[in-house]
Amino acid sequence: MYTVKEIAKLLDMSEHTVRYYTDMGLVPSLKRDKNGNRLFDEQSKNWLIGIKNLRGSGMSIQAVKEYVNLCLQGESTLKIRYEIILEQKKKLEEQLKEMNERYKYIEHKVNWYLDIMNHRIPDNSNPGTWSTSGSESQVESYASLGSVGHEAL
Amino acid sequence: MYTVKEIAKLLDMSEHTVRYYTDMGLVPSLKRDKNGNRLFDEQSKNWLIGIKNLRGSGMSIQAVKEYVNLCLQGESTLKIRYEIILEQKKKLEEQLKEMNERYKYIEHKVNWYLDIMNHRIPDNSNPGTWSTSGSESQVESYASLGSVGHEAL
DNA sequence: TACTTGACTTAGAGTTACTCGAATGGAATA
DNA sequence: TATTCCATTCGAGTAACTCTAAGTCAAGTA
Repeated sequence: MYTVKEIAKLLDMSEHTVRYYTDMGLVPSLKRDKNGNRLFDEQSKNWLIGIKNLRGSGMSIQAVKEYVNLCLQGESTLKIRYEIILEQKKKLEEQLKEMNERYKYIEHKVNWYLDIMNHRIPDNSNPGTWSTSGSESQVESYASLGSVGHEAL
Repeated sequence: MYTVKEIAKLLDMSEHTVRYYTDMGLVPSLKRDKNGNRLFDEQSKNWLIGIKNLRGSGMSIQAVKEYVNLCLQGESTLKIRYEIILEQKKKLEEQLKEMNERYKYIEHKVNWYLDIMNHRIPDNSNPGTWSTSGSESQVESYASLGSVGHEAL
């Protein structure tokens, strides 16, 4: 049995959020002690883990709640729940793809700064080199080196 | 030169968001036509791409704004900007790690549903098998198959 | 020429998911 | 008993959209 504080620390989320989720009815197995304090057993912990993962993959609170309710309705909802999870998997794959794009962008930036600070490539690093969507180094070289002035930006 | 609608489509963001970002002053190079309509040139497009990537890696609007302002101040701010970007890279790496965890969780779920629906493993799939933090299949087998009843959840 | 359509504008309200703070109250310790 | 420590609820605040209303402007059509 965990208190709010303990479960929050264990699952690395804020106590506020834990209370919020329980208040939203996302943890059907939640228990209380005689003073009304929330108590999480293994089941409640597992619900919270699931909620955290579904939220983190982009599901809204409302959607999570609906999923939880489907779970409580038993095996008649298996197929629809499977489809929900499958859909979520697809979204997650999409997000991972975007994340990787972002990572490449940031990596590119880091290298750009390193080059500049080492006095290599002091300005025009051939505009249009960044991926398919145009180079931000074009902007950067302009913005950061101020060769033209702020008005023209 | 792109209109709001065009740039929004091109960068896959809502027109609302594009306007919101420009209103927040995140695109210093923004132009307007004689009627006050926003016009995005390559520079503005590149700013937007940068903003999108920084936001997507967890930077707040305010933080992005501060970064943009640092850019406009020229090369005297190179070092601090480099540190900001480096910090953002670290955050992204953290996010990617979490994403992968989530993906494993969802994959596990998908397989769990497939197993159940194929009438393999109809109920107790050995509680405690999910990663280090306990098995949600424990909850699921309980919740979805309703062998005990909803009250006990 | 008048009318309609459509894309754009601003201002402001609404939404989601937290996030915080104040007021309250039981339980353990000095 | 007083203080401290948790935990509680409730309501307000915040960030980042998201949407709606009301209005402007230019182009196309009857």
